[in-house]
Amino acid sequence: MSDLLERLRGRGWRITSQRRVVVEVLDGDHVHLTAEEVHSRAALRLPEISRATVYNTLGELVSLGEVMEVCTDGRAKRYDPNARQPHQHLICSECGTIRDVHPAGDPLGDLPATERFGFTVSGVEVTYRGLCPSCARPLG
Amino acid sequence: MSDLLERLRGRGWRITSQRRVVVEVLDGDHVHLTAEEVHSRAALRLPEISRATVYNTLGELVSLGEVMEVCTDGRAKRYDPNARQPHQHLICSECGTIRDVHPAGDPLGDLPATERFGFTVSGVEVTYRGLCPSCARPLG
DNA sequence: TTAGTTGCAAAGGCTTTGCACGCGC
DNA sequence: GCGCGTGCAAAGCCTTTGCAACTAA
Repeated sequence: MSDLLERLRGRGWRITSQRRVVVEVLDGDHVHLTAEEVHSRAALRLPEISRATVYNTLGELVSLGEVMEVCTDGRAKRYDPNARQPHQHLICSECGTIRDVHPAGDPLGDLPATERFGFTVSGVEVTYRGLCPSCARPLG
Repeated sequence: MSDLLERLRGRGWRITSQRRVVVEVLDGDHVHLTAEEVHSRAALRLPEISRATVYNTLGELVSLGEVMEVCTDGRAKRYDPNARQPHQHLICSECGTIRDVHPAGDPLGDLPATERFGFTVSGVEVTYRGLCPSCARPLG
């Protein structure tokens, strides 16, 4: 993840303690935090960090292609640091847990030219829905 | 679409003018309106219809499986009346246009058991991103 | 009749904005 | 020192809620 900070510096980012902490909070696999969650975790290390800065930083990471926005059913967007590796999501309809899963093939290839209607197709998002093992297990 | 009203009546829905108008506004292919858009179009025919009623009605149509919620990048959810026929979406990153497209195969089959992590997988959403013909065309 | 629906207005959650101060380079 | 980045607080957008009045069946 320090690779990420280096890349960002190379792109002209000014490295501040706030940005460093946000990037650190996002580190890891299967991380899909809301902006609010990023803020509260960042605040553990940097108590005065503001929500506005967290939103700004997340927005910049997204437009630089370093982080992906994930729209689940819920209200708040989630932020996925695993943007540089193609993957898909498996979401539990009951508890909202999100797991990264990896494609068997290239889903882009599944859209035949006759179904492209002249669009230049550049990406695809795939979200599987179901029940996680805990939620599928009968109660009691 | 009157089929839909009949089905709803059969499920115990009380048919009011507000619900009828919302259902009529949603009729058609490639319809992906926001709640606000549904409200303003409904208000053309029924000026006193309230936003709350539109939200209630859309929510009920979604939980009955007659309409699908679509989360695009933007803030507001969109409502797709084409819920009973499996399909996917092709979205223009520039202007936000959404088209329905139809799968070549069954995308559910693309997730091997080894990538299911014990989840009971019941559905999948596929969203292609790209540029529509108008937005891909160079300016001037 | 009467339980389900509606409209209104207020509240709520998430996100963006404006501006003065602070700090990386 | 310059200019970008930050914090604060207010505003904004989208959606939900509480409740009295209304109406389809």
